[in-house]
Amino acid sequence: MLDKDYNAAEIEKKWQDYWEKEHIYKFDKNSKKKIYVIDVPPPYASAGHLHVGHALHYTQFEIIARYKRMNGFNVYFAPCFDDNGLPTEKYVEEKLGVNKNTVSRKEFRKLCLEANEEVEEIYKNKVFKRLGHSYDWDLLYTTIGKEAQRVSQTSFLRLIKQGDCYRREEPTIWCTYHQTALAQAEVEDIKRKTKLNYIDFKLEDGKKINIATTRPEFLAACVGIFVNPNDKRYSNLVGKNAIVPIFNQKVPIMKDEKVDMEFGTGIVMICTFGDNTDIEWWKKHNLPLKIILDKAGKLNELAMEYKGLTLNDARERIIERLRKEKILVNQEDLEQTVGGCWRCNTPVEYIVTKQWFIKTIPYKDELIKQGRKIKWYPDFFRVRYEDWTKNLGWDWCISRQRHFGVPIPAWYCDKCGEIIVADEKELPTDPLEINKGKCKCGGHFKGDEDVFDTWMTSSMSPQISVKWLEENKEFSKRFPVSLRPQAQDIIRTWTFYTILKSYLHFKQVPWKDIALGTFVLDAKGRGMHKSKGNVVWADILLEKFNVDTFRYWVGKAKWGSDIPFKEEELVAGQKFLTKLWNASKFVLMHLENYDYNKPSKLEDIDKYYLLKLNEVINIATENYDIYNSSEANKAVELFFWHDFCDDYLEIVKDRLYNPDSRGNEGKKSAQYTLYKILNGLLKLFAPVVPHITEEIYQVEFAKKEKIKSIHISEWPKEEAITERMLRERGELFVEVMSKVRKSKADSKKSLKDHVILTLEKKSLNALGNMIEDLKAVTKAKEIKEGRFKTEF
RNA sequence: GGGCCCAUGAUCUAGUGGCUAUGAUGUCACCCUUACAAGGUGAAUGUCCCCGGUUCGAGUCCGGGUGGGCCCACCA
Repeated sequence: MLDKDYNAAEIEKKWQDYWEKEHIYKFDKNSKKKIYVIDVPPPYASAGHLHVGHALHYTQFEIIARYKRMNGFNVYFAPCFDDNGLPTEKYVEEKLGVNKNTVSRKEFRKLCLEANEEVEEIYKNKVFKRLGHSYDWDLLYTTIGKEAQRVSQTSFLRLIKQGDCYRREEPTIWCTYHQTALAQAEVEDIKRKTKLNYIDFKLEDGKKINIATTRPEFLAACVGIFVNPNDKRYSNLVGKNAIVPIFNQKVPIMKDEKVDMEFGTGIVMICTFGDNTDIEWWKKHNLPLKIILDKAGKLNELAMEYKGLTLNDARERIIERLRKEKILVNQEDLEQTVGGCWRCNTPVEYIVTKQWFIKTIPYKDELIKQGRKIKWYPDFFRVRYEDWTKNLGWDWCISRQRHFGVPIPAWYCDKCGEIIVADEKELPTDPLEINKGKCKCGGHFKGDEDVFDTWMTSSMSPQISVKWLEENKEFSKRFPVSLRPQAQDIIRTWTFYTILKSYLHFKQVPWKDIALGTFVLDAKGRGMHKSKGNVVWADILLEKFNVDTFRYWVGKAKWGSDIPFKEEELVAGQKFLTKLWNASKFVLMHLENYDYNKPSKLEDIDKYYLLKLNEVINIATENYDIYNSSEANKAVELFFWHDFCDDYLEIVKDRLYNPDSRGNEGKKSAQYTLYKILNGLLKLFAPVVPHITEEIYQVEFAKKEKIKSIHISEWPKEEAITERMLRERGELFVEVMSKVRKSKADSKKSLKDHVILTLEKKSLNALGNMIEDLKAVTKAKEIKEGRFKTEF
């Protein structure tokens, strides 16, 4: 028997402990079942709270894991943490007040590792276990863990071998705050207001031309001037030289189609490097290099008297001087969008440094083809992937000038620059800890001080997760993996890089399916941001609502689209749990003396509800199979609440409470049907609300099915129901029942009040042996033949 | 500037060419019916954003707008 009331906290704890103790979610290496692997997004564990959006998304695919497990798959569901990279560094720097310039890489890494361990333990217990997630914790990996490092470094070595990875001195996107190179994907837009400055340049013959620029601080780095070849105003200028104000270097005037004649004066100066176009023209027209910026974003000696100033300070001082000398002839306000570091919003600069790159540009077309081999849910997100891939302008810069990350296993001769890399057998390795001795030129090999871009590791998450190198014999059984669930905002990074790596290493797609999760907005439909103060934290929410209530809300969220968060909507989940509890209590009460044998004859109305159960099983299964969990759940719930509780339970009450009036077979038929339907419903609900369904299942069904947990029981299957015109007759039954209820409501009668019911002959014939149940549920004293009518 | 998504009663939502548009929340009326009043039975509330087109038939398809959201590019 179930307790009178549903005690969520106690039940959650009880079953979470049980699942862990009994290893319910363990991946079975020796099983013959088909394997289903989920490529779980490694969460950053460094934040103190869990954003409700994350809690939703992680639960969303956890529901899929449960569905697949019940559906006969051997589910490989490895938890993970992304503890490698800038967020951890930032966390440690802020929390402990150290930074990468004041402590050594080794010490710093140690602090990071310690911080990780602490936070991950909290996360594991307070977030994932609390949410009732069904990971196999023995499969845990972290992106800074040994195996992840080994995979990441192995990938690097193999890509060098096959010619897809190279080191080159290149202008690189640079964050002057973090003092590291960035990938194109790490740059985000910043909108800002700035001034467009109209500056006079002298020509050699003493004439003047006027150039508009937003970045006069780069005058010292000016190496050329461009006009549009179709611009008649300036055709006479091409081939001449101009003299840069203040710094007096002579630069050539050239032509290029890309110059916008409408913008400013139609004359552009190019500097090394103020922006992307500068780099393009510098390469295309073979211009000299004048570097005036150091890694911290300060000007160097080429900027002469402005040496040591930041770009902003230099701009002010230079403008001041230009204005004084009347070289600055005009200033206009300008709305501008510039690239900024995605972590700190500092506008990015371009600096020439030696960096490692992985080739992407030559593979653009192939990567689009690979993307089409994957099933996208919803499909339109593939377009976003393809657009990004098409528009890529750079190879992927994978080195970062940071401390905490996977070290780059390479050494460079301090004399001749010779590069050597590690042997695969040595991995994982930290080149700063290994002495590679002398170069043949006599110089010494020095280990690379940089680390990999965090995506270098994350892009191998499917391979790390299924233990590519550790359990290589199993690899082909597990890879390509089944599903990548992820957020839509990292298609250009995580999705793209993972497809790239999988293609470069295996000439395969990394997953069969990719599904984009739900994004949570605030109640007004705006994104949740700490800075806006509208973030809802999951752990705080879980203090107010129990876990199954929260999960019920998650179960209603549609993959790939946004939902506004409204706390009132969680109340629906509470009501649902109460309803499920009470309905189950009722059913179990009436199963007490049930002998579990199928009765010799089932009542037709019982068959009708079994038929409806079949239908709902099919709808749920079909929808779950295409990651449409919200539709699956809505269908199941509608059947449960409306058909099962409101109608069917009312219909069978008479047979259950008064078996003698209709013969005991009628009661047995009802008991059989109740058992079937409730067991089916519990399983259909189990992925979403695992705790309450487990409790009810254990009280009644587990012992009968001899299964340890509902979560490893079999997903319900359709069972053959044969009866002529069953659906039509059942629908007619429900229709008549509703009409009687309406007439009682209209007459302000109670549902228990008796009625004399008149039905047309056609209906009476069709209902046949359902009449007795109709009579009982409508409390009809008698049912007569004639035009439809109710009398009290 | 380009691309993608969305627009359905007060609110959220189903609906991918066919009978009177789905469900939930909220509102109102009635009902303490032996699982549940955190319940039940009913009711009211919709120019399905606008304009045009295709069609026997459009919430659904096409074109054009308007409004919201997201992604990308970009202006020296």
